[in-house]
Amino acid sequence: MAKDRKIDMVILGLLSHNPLTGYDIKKQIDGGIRFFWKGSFGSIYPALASLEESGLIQKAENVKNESGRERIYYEITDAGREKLRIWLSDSKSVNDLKYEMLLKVFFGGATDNEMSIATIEEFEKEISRDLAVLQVYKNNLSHVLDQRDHLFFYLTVSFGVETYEGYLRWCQDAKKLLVERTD
Amino acid sequence: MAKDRKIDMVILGLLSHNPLTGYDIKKQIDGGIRFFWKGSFGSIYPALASLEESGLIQKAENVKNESGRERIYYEITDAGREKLRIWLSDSKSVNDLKYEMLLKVFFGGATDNEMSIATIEEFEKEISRDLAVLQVYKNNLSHVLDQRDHLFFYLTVSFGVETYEGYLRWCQDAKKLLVERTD
DNA sequence: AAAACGATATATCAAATTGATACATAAAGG
DNA sequence: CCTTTATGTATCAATTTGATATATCGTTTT
Repeated sequence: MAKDRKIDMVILGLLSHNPLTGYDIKKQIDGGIRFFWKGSFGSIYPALASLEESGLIQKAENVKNESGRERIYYEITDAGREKLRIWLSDSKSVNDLKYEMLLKVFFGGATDNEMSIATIEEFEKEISRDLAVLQVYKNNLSHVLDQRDHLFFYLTVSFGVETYEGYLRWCQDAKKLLVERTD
Repeated sequence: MAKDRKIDMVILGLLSHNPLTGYDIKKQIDGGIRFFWKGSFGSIYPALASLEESGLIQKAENVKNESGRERIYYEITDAGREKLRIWLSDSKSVNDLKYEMLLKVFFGGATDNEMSIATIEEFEKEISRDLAVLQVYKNNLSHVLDQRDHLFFYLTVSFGVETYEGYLRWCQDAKKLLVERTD
C-alpha cells in the first residue's frame, strides 16, 4: 500500500460532503481552508486520477452537465469514506510550518535592524488583513454552532484568530526591541 | 538567473557566521531553527554543490581535518554575502503553514467528536513539550540581549512562545466545545 | 455584433523538497 | 569484544509547487 498523500485526504474530506470538480476543490482550498492548508492544481488533478484508479472516488455521471463545457464531477465511494475515517482515527498529525519571515529575522545580523523591522511590518500588514477576514467568519459562525458542520469550521477559524492575535502582539514587541537597539 | 531556493538562503545565512559542513547545517536546522523552518539532507547536499558552482560559497581548505574522516567545510564568499543581503532587503516573505491537525479537525464531521478530541490532545502534548524547550531558550537568552546575535534568536524564540501559548489556549476552548456537543 | 476580458475548467511539466535509504567511520557503553 | 549511537556524505523515488498551456463561457466595452 502506498503511503498516504495529504492531498488525497483533503480531496476525500471535501468529497465526503458532496460531489465536486477539480476546480471546485481548488476554490475550497483557496477559501476557508487556506488559513491552515494549501494545494495546487498540479497536485489535485493527478490525485483525482489516482484516487479514481484505486476506487476511493468515482466520476459522478448522474450530476448533470447542462453545457457542452467539460466539467468532471467526482464523488466519494464507501472505500473512500473508510479511508478517510482511518486517517481521522489516527490522532498523530504532522504540522509543517515554514516562516520565511522568521528566517529573515533570524539572519537579521547580516543587515541593519531597519530591514528586519520592514520585514516584520510587511508580515503585520498581511496578518491584519487576514485576521479581519477570520473575524467576519467567526462572527457569522458563532450564531450557527448548533449545526455540527459549522462547529468544525468554527474551530479552525478560532484557531486562526487566536494565533493571528498572538502574531500581532509579537510584532509590536519585536519592533520595539529592534528600535531600542538600532545601531 | 534561477529563482531563489529557500534552502540556499538558510545555508548562506548559517555560513555568514562561520564555516560549516553539511552535517553541521542539518544539526543547526534541527536545533533552534526547527520551530520555524526545516530542511533535509536531500536538499542540503545538492544545494551546497550548486552554491559552490555559482561561487556563493567555497570549500574551506584551511579548516583542518584532523582525522582521516571525510568532513567538507564550506565558507561564504563575498558574492554569497551580497546574495544574502539582497534577500534580506526584500521585506516580502512567503510563509507556508500546513497543519494536518486542523485538517483533521475540519473534517471531524466524518467521525465522532472523541476522535477530534484525541487529535487535539496529541497536538497539545507535542506543543507543551516544545513550549518548555522554548521557555528555557527564552530564559537563557533574556540575559544576553545586549549581544546583537542573541537578539535575533530571542525574537524567533519569543515568537514561538507567543504562538504556542495561543495554541494551548485554543486547545482548552476547542476541547470544551467538542465535549459539550458530543453526540 | 464583434472584440476584449475575466472567470471557469482540465491538464502537464520543471524545479524544489521530503523522507527513506545506503554506505562508512568514530566513540561510547555494557 | 561487540553493539549501539553519533558523525558524515550522498542519492533517489515520490510529493508538491508554481508556472504555463489550452479552451470555453459570460459579461462588458467598442
